[in-house]
Amino acid sequence: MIDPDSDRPRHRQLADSLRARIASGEFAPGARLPSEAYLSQETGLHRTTVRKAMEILRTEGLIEIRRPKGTFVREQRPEDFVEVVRGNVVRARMPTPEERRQCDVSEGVPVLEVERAGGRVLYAGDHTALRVR
Amino acid sequence: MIDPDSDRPRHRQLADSLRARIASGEFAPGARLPSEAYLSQETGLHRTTVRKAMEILRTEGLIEIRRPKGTFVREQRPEDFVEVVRGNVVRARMPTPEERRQCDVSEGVPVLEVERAGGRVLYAGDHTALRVR
DNA sequence: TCCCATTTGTGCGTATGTATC
DNA sequence: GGATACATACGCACAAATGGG
Repeated sequence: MIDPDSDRPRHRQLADSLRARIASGEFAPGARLPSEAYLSQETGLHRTTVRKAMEILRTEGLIEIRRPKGTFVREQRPEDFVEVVRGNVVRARMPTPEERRQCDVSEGVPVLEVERAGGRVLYAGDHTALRVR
Repeated sequence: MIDPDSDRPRHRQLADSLRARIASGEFAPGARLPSEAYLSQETGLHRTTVRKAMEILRTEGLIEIRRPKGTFVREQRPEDFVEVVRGNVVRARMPTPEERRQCDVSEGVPVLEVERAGGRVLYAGDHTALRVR
């Protein structure tokens, strides 16, 4: 599965492989991924290399880490719809750590920033959709 | 600056410090941050610890790494405005690696997904704003 | 209460590769 | 070629949180 001689770094190869297995449904939403130690042994890669692969998937919003329970495929939270109206401006960006706490999103999850007449409001990107009224 | 005895991990403390210095303008957009080796020496932290701090700022979209030139404060690309109309649905999420290439955004940058009658379109989150018509 | 196994988090050590100037 | 600076990847040790016996 992992080719040490490839030009592609091993942690990226592993991330690719896990991403594909998540997409295929082999690891369904809510399922636990194999532990770092297991993956390390299975692949022959160092644990730090495995961790880098996990880090990639985390910043892609695919997985969620619950220490020390394990690493899980992110479940879709039910989607909230928020209405935006004429003149509103919408941007997507990564939140600061403080904004992360405010919106209650985990690391690697973007936010929607809506600029209204009254000011700016942030919405968690992982379970919010804006609908243009 | 860095307190080894703090409960807060050292790489997070360093990330906090650098984030504040970027926000204050000490490191302006386009400016180069001190090298990993320099920060390592200055703070007494191991280089891998410094790298973790950099990684945090990178996933927050604050910095951009140009190897081997150095690490730079991200410049705001000029903003494109895209109009969305009644019935459109907008979401923010992290792109897959392939979508990253399509939208030409670096790692850690979210995308805006607009669902229209004709289908879905992605926009780079780092220089696109949606305006409600 | 306590100990232990599991699992992720932090942090330092060390070596080598790669791209740019 | 050398110096610089980030990238990859191995190693090691211990901390912290959770759960089971």
